[in-house]
Amino acid sequence: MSAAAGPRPVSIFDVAKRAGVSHQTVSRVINDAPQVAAATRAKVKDAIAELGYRPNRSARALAGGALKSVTVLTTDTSLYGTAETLRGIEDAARAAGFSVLVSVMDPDQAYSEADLLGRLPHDGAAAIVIAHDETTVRAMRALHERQPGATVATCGEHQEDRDADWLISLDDRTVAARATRYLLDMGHRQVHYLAIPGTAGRRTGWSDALAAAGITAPAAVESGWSVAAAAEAATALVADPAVTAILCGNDDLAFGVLHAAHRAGRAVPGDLSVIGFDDYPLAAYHVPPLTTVDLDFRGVGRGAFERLRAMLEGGPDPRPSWRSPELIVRETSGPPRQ
Amino acid sequence: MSAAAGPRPVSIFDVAKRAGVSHQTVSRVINDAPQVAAATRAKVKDAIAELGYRPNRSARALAGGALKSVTVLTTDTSLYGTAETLRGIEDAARAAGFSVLVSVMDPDQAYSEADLLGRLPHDGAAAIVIAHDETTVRAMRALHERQPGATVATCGEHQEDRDADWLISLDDRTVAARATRYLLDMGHRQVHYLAIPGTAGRRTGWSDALAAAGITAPAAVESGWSVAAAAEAATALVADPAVTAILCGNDDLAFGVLHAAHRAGRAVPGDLSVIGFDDYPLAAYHVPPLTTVDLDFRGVGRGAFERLRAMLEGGPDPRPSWRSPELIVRETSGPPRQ
DNA sequence: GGTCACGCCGTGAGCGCTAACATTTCCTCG
DNA sequence: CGAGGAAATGTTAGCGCTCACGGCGTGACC
Repeated sequence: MSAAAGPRPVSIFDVAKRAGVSHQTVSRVINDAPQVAAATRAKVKDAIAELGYRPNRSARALAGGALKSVTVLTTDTSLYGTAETLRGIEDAARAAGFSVLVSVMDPDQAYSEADLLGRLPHDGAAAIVIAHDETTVRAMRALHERQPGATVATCGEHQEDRDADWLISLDDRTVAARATRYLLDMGHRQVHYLAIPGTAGRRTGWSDALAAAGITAPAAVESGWSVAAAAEAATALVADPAVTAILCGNDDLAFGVLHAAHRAGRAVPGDLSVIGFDDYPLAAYHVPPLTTVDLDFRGVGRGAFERLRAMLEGGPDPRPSWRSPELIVRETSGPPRQ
Repeated sequence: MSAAAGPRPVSIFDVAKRAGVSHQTVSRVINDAPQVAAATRAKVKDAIAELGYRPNRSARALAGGALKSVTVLTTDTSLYGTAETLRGIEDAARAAGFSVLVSVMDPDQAYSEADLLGRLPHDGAAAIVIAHDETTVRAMRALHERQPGATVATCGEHQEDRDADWLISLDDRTVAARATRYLLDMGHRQVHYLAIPGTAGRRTGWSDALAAAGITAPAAVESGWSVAAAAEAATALVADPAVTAILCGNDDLAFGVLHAAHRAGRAVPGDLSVIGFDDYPLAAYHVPPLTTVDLDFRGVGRGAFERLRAMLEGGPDPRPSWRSPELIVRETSGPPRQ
């Protein structure tokens, strides 16, 4: 929407008149169509430059041209994982000439299908859902059901969809099991889990590993997303001298636990081993540096976009190009003291 | 773009036929126009629901309806300040029924005006620039020059634009001076500054305060945006026993300094006081908790959107509704030891 | 009973662009 | 040198919607 005044923006016809050609020729030039004589092309380009013409995306979309836009649906763009995934999508989208629409949903609201679809610019529009919680997982499902071809979701947490070709996800389950196993191998008798809301993969990996070692998993401790919530949720756990190892749903929670442990006077990693998830940039520089899991969110965002694009344009399915999750052992984990 | 197959999406005409009215009446219903009989309205709404009709935004935009979209231009959506500002814009935009387009720019690239404008969906489109570095500041200027009415920029760093009505910004200069003054009042003889690239306000506030106290400011130490870069950039500073207080361009840098100080065996705040900027959620839970400055990015994002909307719709200029920057003293700052 | 007003609804045009087809131009070759 | 054909350009229609009108019916009022 143009503000207040300003003359009508220049259209393809203005350019055509200026260059002395038909509007269709101008269209061909701006779309790099082959069949245009070099001299004509130059004339048109000059006219475009002189007039400061810029194509109108709405008109283009309407006329049936390749729309080239993706809508990203998610709940919280300021969470590290989400922000990085978004970044990956944006990078890839920009490189491919797509524009990115971001639509943020309220994690506490139940959306109807209409609400969801209303967020897309038109029926059948391409979308990517960054799904970390119930709301987004539901959205991902609904969207996929409604428009099977044009939807891709990232980091979905539900096992049953894991292998679906429209879902891109990091295998946090296996690496959670690995992290748990690592703690067990260090000599810990039990590993506790501080859970972020709604992430099944990590939780399952943790209990799998415990089960494989013949250990009955304790109840996971539920936390909110924030550092504050984690510090709060972990106070009891941290105060219990029998607890020697805590796996956390992400690095924020790990920082919260570290904080709580410090308050409770428990030494890390002497009294307590703490492992996070996500490898925030800060993790390596925390005092002490945090043992965590590297998760290539940006790569997965790129991957999601590439997959979407392949679906859209019918190209071959691109090969996954992101790093596998990996445990990074730093200084908040070690053998139990005794 | 619709994927592969699928029948033509349902249009306003399909709904009209189904409801036995004209397309224009349908248009009136979906736009909540007043002059429609209740019975007709109900019929149309039923038809819409049965057919699963959803208006096409491109067509709407093209036909001259209120477009209701904002493009946000910025460099790095995963930086805390940027992410929060974006979040604020999104919240406000969603509430007003606007959709949000995000366009990420490369901080190391010089963009031509054409490049910049090409990121907007059409000529004269509304845009907000989140400007933290040179690239975005330049973009903000260029955009404002080209379409004075429809551009608002957030957190611009250049003094001369500070009072422009199209620029929303937090007064980090004054609070930087306050933080510096606070350190001086604690007894520090000198305050050093570790700078993020391109932020004039904080740097100026710092040197102002020093000058006001009759102290010659040392050269600011330049750092990159990352914790790693900060830790690296601060090594010499931290190793110098004469340095007792460091003000940092943001919390990431402060964490880097803290890390470097720890490595160098200097106690905080005993040997060294460190102050950050931004008040990351983590700052309060760091060990020790970080003294920093609360900056209401989310509020400023909201404010930027409201201002833009007022410009667009000609409403009254909304009153600023964000918190003023405030120094939050925690445990990384105190009097020098001796 | 005619006029006017008003509430409700329909018709036509056109936003800026692209797809499909029609037409012209120009070169090639027998 | 004229036919044939490809290359280059023009013409027309229409995407889905909104805007500006115009038309029709009902009721009020003189």
